[in-house]
Amino acid sequence: MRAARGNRDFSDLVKTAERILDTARQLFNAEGERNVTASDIAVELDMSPGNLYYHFKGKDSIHLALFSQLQRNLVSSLGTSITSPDLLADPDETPLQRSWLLLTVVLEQMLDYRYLYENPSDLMHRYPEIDRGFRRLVKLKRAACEAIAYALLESEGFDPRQQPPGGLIDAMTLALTYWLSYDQLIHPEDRNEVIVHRGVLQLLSFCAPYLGGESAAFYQDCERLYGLMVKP
Amino acid sequence: MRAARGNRDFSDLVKTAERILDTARQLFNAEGERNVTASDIAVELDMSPGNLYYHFKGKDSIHLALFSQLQRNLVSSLGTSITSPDLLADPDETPLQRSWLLLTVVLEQMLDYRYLYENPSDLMHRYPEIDRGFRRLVKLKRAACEAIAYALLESEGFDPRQQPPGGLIDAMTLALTYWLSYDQLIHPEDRNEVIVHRGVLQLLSFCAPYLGGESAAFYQDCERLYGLMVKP
DNA sequence: GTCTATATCGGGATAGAC
DNA sequence: GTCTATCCCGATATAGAC
Repeated sequence: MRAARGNRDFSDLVKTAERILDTARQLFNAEGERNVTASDIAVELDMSPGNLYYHFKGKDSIHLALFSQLQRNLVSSLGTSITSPDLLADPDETPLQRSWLLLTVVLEQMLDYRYLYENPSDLMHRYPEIDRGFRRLVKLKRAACEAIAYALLESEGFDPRQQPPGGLIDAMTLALTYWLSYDQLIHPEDRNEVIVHRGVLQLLSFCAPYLGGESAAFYQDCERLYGLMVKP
Repeated sequence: MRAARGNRDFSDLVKTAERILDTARQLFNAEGERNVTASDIAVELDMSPGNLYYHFKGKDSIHLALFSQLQRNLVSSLGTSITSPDLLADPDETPLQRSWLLLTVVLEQMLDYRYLYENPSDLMHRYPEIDRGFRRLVKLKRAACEAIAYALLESEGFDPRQQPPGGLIDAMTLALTYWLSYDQLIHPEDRNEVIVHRGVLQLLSFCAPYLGGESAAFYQDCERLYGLMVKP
C-alpha cells in the first residue's frame, strides 16, 4: 500500500509536468504565445498559479522545455535522412515515396509546435537558447532538403557530382520552415491535414522540373490530388 | 511674421508625427516590436511619454499608421504590375529585367517594415485591421507573382492559356513573403542589400527551369553574381 | 503537491501645469 | 506642443498555510 502510494505520487509528478507542457503548447498554438499568461495555463488546468510555479519556474522554463521537445523530435526525424541515407534505401520504395513520408512526418511534428514558427524572431530574441537551437534546426532542415533533392535527382540520372540547380535547396528549406504560416494566411479555414499535405506537395514540386521517368508518374498522381484539394 | 509662425507650427506638427513614426519603425526593426515600449520611442526622440501620447494614442495608433504606410507603398508598386502589365512593356527592357526591378523595389519596401514580417501572426492577432490588410497584401503579392511568371514564361513561348506549373506561383509568393526572415536566419551578418539581391534571384530562379533562349543569358549572369555573393 | 494571499514590477494611459 | 507627475492594470513571482 505504501509502495503503491509512492509510485502514484511519483507518476503524478511526472504526469503533472507533462500535462502542463501539453496544455501550454496547445494554448500557445491556439491563442498565440504572447497572449497566453502563466495564469491562463493554470486556469486551463484547474490549477492555481502557485502550483504551476512549483513545477516550472514561470513561462521561461516552460518554453525551454517545449523547445527541446521539438528539437528532439526534429533531430530524430531529419537526422536519419542525412546521416544514413542508405538505410532508407528500402528497395520496395522509390526515393519519391520516402521523401513524401519524411516530409509529412516533419511537417506534422512542426504542426504540434506551430506557435514557434508563427513568431520565431520574438522567441529567439527573448531566449538565446531558442535562437541558437532554431538556427541549428534550419541548418538541419537544409541538409535534409539537400539529401532529398540529391536522392530524387540522382534517381533520374542526374550527375551526383554536379551542383544542384541554383536556389533549389533554399527554396525547399524556406518552404519547410514557413509553409504552415503561409498556408494559414491563404486558407485560414482549412484543416491541418490538408495544410500538411499541400506542404509536402509544394516541397516536392520544387524538384519536379528535373524529374522524368517513373517517379514522374507518382508525381502526376500527387498533382492530381493537389488539384482536387485546392479547388473546393 | 504671424503667418510664418503659423506655418512653422503646422509644419512642426507634421514633422513631429513623421519623426515619431520613423523612429518607432526603426526601433521595431532593430529590437523587435514587442520589446519596444511607448517610453522607449519617447526616449529615443528626447521627448516625454506624455508628449508622444499627444500625437498618437499609444502604440496602437502608431501601428495602424505604420501599416497603412507599408500598404500604400506595396499597393503602389505591386498594383501596376497587375492592373496594367502592358504599360510596363517597355520595348527596351526584357520581361526578366522588368521583373528584376519590380521585385527589388518590393523587397526594399518590405525591408523598411521588416518587423511586420518577423512576427506577423502576433500583430495580426492584436490588430484586426492588420490581419485583414496583411492577408490582402499576400493576395496582392500572389497576383503580382502570377503576372510575373506569366510574362516570363510567355516570353519564352509558353502557351498563355495553359496552367502554369503546379506550385510555381505559391513558391514565389511564399518567398516574397518570408524571404527576409529566412535569409536573416541563414546569414545573420549580411547587409541588407545583399539579402534583397539574393531574394530577387531566389524569386526569379523559380521560373528558371522553364526558360530558354535570350532571357536565359541574363539569368546566367544573375546566377554568376549569385555564386560570387554566396561564396565569401 | 497544492492552495490562497500578497508583493513587485513594468508598460499603458491620463491630468493638469507650463 | 511639451513636460512632470501620477494612476491603473495585468503579469510575474514568492511566502506560507494546508
